[in-house]
Amino acid sequence: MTDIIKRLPSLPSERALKVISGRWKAVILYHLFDGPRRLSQLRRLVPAISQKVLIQQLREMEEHGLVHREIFREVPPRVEYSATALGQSLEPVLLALCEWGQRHAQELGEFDQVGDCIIRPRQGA
Amino acid sequence: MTDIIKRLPSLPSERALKVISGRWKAVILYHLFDGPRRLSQLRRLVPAISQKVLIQQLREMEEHGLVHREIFREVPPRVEYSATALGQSLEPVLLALCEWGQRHAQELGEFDQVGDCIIRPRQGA
DNA sequence: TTTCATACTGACCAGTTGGTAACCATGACC
DNA sequence: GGTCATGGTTACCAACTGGTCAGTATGAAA
Repeated sequence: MTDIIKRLPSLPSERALKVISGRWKAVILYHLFDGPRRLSQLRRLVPAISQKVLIQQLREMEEHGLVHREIFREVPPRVEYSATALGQSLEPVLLALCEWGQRHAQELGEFDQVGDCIIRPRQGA
Repeated sequence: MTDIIKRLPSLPSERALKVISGRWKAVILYHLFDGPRRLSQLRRLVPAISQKVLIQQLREMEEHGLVHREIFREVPPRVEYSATALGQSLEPVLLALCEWGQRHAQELGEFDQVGDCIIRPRQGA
């Protein structure tokens, strides 16, 4: 069970969907786009997600080359997660998805039920 | 159980992902982008998918406003599935996903394992 | 020695998804 | 009455996903 990487779909669009899909991946990525984050920070930023699942999602993204994991041997231990260049390159794709999601909500008369696309937390406010 | 529509995620990007994700939705949509298709045609175009799942995916997309289903009361019966305007509006999004999927494959040294993005079947050839 | 923070891991479980295989209804045609 | 094509449905099942909850390891600090 060392290689958890299951062959990704050969159709590029399906491959992309497989890599991006995951209950919390978009949210986590949005936070990582803003800079490296520790596990404990992410837990605070996304309180709804359990620790196990958070790590699960991060590890999958690491496997798929979207996220870099760096361990600092301090005490208490520090682990930083950051978006790789490949991960960063997902930002416009996620934006496209977000905009389409808004259009979709609009055309189904549920526009009030969705948020906006700029959910990247600003450092200051 | 009349309304099968389960509330979609309120985060637009997740909403989009939920609507697009589905083992065969991208493939089916690509075929529908080219024009209306009968169920039997789609079965022939995507032989790997079983009839039950094909209908399942089509119905979900119908619910989500991506696909229109029209019944012609002939004998034998004819049913045509076509992409709605909302469905058509997914084309650039799927293209973005496809291009990113290729980049992803490339950076992971698996470029030979993915196809290209122009999988829309041409009428002629 | 107990406690604390950090970052995990493992057992277990329920819901969703995709899949197979079989069956149903209609009406033409022989 | 069979047979065919079309466009379904149904029962059943296995795998995957996300979820809870409890446990582990390290080393400093009290």
